[in-house]
Amino acid sequence: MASTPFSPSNSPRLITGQDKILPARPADFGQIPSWVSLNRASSVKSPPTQHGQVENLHLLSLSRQGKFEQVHEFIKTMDEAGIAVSLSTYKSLFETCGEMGRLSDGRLIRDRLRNPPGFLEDCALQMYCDCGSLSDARRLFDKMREKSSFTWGIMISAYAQRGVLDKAFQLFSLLIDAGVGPNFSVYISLLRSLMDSSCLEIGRQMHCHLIKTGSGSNASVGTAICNMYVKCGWLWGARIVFDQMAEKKAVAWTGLMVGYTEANMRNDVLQLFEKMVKEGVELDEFVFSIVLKACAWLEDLRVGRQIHGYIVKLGLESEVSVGTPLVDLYVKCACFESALMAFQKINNPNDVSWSALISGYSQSGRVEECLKTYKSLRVRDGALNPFIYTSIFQACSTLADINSGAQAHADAIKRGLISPLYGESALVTMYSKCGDMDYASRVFSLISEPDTIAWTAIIAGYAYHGIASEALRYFRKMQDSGARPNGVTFVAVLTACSHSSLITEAKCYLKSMNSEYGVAPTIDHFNCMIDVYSRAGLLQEAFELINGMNFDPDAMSWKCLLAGCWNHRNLKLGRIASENLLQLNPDDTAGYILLFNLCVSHEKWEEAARIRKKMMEKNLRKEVSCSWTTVKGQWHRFIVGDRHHPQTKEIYAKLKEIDFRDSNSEDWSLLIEEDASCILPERRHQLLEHSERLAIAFGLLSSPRNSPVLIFKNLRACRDCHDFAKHVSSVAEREIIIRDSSRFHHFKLGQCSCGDHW
DNA sequence: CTAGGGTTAG
Repeated sequence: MASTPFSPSNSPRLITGQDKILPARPADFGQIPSWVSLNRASSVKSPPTQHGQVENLHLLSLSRQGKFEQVHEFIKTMDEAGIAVSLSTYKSLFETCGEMGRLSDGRLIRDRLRNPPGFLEDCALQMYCDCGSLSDARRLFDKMREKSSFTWGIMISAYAQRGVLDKAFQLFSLLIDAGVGPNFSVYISLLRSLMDSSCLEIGRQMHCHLIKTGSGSNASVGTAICNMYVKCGWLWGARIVFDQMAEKKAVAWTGLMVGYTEANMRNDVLQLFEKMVKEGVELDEFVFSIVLKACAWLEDLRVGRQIHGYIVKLGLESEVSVGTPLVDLYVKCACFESALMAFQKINNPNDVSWSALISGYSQSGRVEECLKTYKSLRVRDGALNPFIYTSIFQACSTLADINSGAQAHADAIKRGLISPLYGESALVTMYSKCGDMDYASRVFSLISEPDTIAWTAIIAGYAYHGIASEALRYFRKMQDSGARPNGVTFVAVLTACSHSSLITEAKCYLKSMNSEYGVAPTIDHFNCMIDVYSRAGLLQEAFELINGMNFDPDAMSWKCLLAGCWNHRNLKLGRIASENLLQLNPDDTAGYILLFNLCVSHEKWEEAARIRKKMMEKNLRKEVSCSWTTVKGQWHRFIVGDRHHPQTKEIYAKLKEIDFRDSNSEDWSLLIEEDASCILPERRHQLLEHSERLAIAFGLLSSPRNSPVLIFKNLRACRDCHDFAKHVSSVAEREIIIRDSSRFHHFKLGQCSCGDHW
């Protein structure tokens, strides 16, 4: 960006017609050369400007620029010249001190005043409160002889806003005793300070008092009472107050809808909205934010689109508070094009709007777009917030892009934009999925009070890496901490067991879920258990569990069994699993390919050919197997037999040098893409050029000897390549980490962390 | 000094 003519380091200069002032930049007091008025003030000989307006104005200008030393100095100059600081200037100075939190400057200015009028004393009081010094405020308050209802209101609100309820209500009763009729704003700020269920009793007393004094019938006070009950979790009371309100504006409806949202009653929100429309209440942009939020949660696209139509009619599309939740609605309903269009209609998108868009990109798998948007926002100095960073960490998890991830992490630290728990858990997951459990656990250890989700993230991380001992250690620590595991935690725990073949432990955890932890097992947990048995080769047990459980098996149940059947070469059960899987999900390529492989391995050529033909007829193709790695932030992607890489020669030379002979190759999945006549063992030579091998060879060539080679793969690693990696880790004495579609494998000295149970 | 409400994340 071009430097502006008034960058702070420049000495003051005159504005000439040649200076370009960027139109997009708002007026900035810092750009007004203050010496213009300063020189004038000091050069004026006699008499000064009529009422000292220029001087008073200059004083304000200095204060708005935060130049308080000059403010004090200039006041002195004015004193010497006999020019008075006007009352309205004092008022503005107090306001500015309050906004900027300049407590000591505010004190200095306040101390100049002798017998200020009441309203100005109120301003000083407000200034002390805004600067956060309730002690200064209270001292002044106690000293004040004439206290108006505003005076009381300022002091009481200050206590109430800061949650100092005892002092707030103490003053409130003094106020009543003093016989000063309190104004509504006092009531409202007191009601607003009652934020949770522990305040319900005092809230009821307030309500009672307001009924007695008759103030409860005021629309704003009524709304505040209603919202107080919502915050205290007494929805029923809120509804009664609401129903009895004579005048119900959109605000009141919105407040109650918030209550229904928090009580997970989204359908009631929509019903309330319908009623509102029928009663002809004038709608505003805020009603739509909460209503659209309900639609998004319900993923109700039909109603959502209707409401969108209404919004267009009312011309509210361009409002941030409407456009932003509209973006989220379409994201949640998987209509990304509509989301983007809604975003483009927003007039002045704020950070919330941007975070809705960025999280939309991330949730819909458009991760590259997600990072691009964040980066452009950053260079344009756009408003970033913790939500945006949380989505970015999530996107980097999906991409397994540790470079962008770590950069964003550093950036978020610098800006103080890591959201407690949300951002922190996302970081744990990000580092886990990028293969770095060391960082993941370090981030986790910095979380001051991990909740269920944070604990689950670290447990799942270790589970995913096949480090069951650590996963289970964290699970025990979680219980010591008092956080309660939920269903997702148990998926992580059981996954840890399945990747380390801890059969007895898994059985135990599954059994104790309900009895010890009060978490009802779902089909997901049973699928984990089926996976435990299947990976361990206990295929009969897995099959019996499928038939014996209280759930109807889903596609995942059969897929776990089928994968186990392939790994342990069980054709009989494999056929059953495949058949059931394809019945539930006829387009699942795994259902064909794994059975195909099984048939070939059992030399059932005709059956294999039939499966292949069926797949062709359905136009189903095996996803192209692909592996990648990063070197110095640069991606290197390989497919089978790839010769596009500039270092192809060296890569193939390295493969030859490694000289690994597949003793008993059994992966024929590639054949599925070939002509039927090609189901021939000779095709096995392609194994030598599987994508992960190319990536490993390249990784060995281009990374320092002491660092592990980290490879990512879109599909599960085949057994031959798994053996290959073990071999390399031993002959090259390098640690190799492969993340396939189901987990991490850490290869060291010829062994894999998965213990060959993958 | 004239009040009350909303939208984004693991």
